Amino acid sequence: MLETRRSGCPINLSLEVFGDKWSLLILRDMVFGGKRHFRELLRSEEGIASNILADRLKHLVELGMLTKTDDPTHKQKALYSLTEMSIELVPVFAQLGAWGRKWLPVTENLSIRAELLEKGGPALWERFMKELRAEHLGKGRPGPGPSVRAELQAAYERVAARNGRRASQ
Amino acid sequence: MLETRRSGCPINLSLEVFGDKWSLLILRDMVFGGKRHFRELLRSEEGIASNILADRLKHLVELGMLTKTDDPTHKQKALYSLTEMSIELVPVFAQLGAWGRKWLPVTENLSIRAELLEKGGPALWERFMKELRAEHLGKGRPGPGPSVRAELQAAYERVAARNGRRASQ
DNA sequence: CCGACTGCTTGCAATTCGCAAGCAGTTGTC
DNA sequence: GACAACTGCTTGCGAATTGCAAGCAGTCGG
Repeated sequence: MLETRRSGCPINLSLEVFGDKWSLLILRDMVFGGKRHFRELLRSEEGIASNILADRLKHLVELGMLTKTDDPTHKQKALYSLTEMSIELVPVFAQLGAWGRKWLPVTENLSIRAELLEKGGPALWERFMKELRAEHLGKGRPGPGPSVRAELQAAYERVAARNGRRASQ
Repeated sequence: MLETRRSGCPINLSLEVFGDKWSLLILRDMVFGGKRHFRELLRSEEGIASNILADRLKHLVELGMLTKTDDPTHKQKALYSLTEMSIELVPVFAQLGAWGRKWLPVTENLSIRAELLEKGGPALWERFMKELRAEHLGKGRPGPGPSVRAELQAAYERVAARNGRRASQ
């Protein structure tokens, strides 16, 4: 996990940050799943191993993609927060989700969020980012109306119920 | 390189396609560098090893991201072409490049293309994709005026000349 | 006081990576 | 027609990474 800095190309440098099979999934679970604790993240859809999760979290904190603080409600709990750097990945997630939805064998349950994000366009992405800033950085108001994540979650629940919850979370 | 299909989530499935350190760089060199032969791709900015390149090309062909044909001008040359699936990664590249340019220590030489792509917006991306279709799929006309890739390349040349070519290609 | 939960850590085997060298066939040049 | 340069790979091999299972010290709620 040493920083190689193979070249100064933006695509390459981005890949050196999250060009592995797990980092982006962790961020996905934090952004879209609202997960902020180690054990929550451990219960990912894909089943990440605890040593890999610990390693990636450490790495992401070092890179400035996450911050780690004590959870005031529990002396042993660590609270992970997004930073502006990772919040601004929302448009990347949106494009990636749209591409995956079009070309790969996604399940309906797990792609409904990507569909809504795609259809909402940049305006929705901005609303969502604003919410994440309020939640993770304590900056600004989350904006009026129901939260974007709650809407995405509700849509997922509807589809999952209709499909008999063949795929969880 | 076995297909695990850990979950039907579009982000996860996308990562299973190019969630490694090299696949996306190969595609970048084909899309933005116009490279189509093995030995061209071997001379990447980051220095990919020949066995890794061979493995990734094979994998990308199997997944439908590339096609491989004989180059009529040389009996030994293989010609790699983008498919519609990989051409539609252009918006992903654009968002990823924009994010990397903002948050990572990119060099000016290698990020000028990302800057132009970002400023051009979806309209430019569409023009570029149309060109790639004409070039790689033989479908449709490339559209009037100078090619997007030539414009990006020219911008790179200007910056590289001004900077005394401290970083190559 | 006890069982469940907290964020990890440790071993260990299996896979993957990355470097260097090499190889059979093809092409252009003199 | 000899020869060097180039074609897309392949092979070995040591090093790094991954993934699984188990465990651990401290904490919390009942």
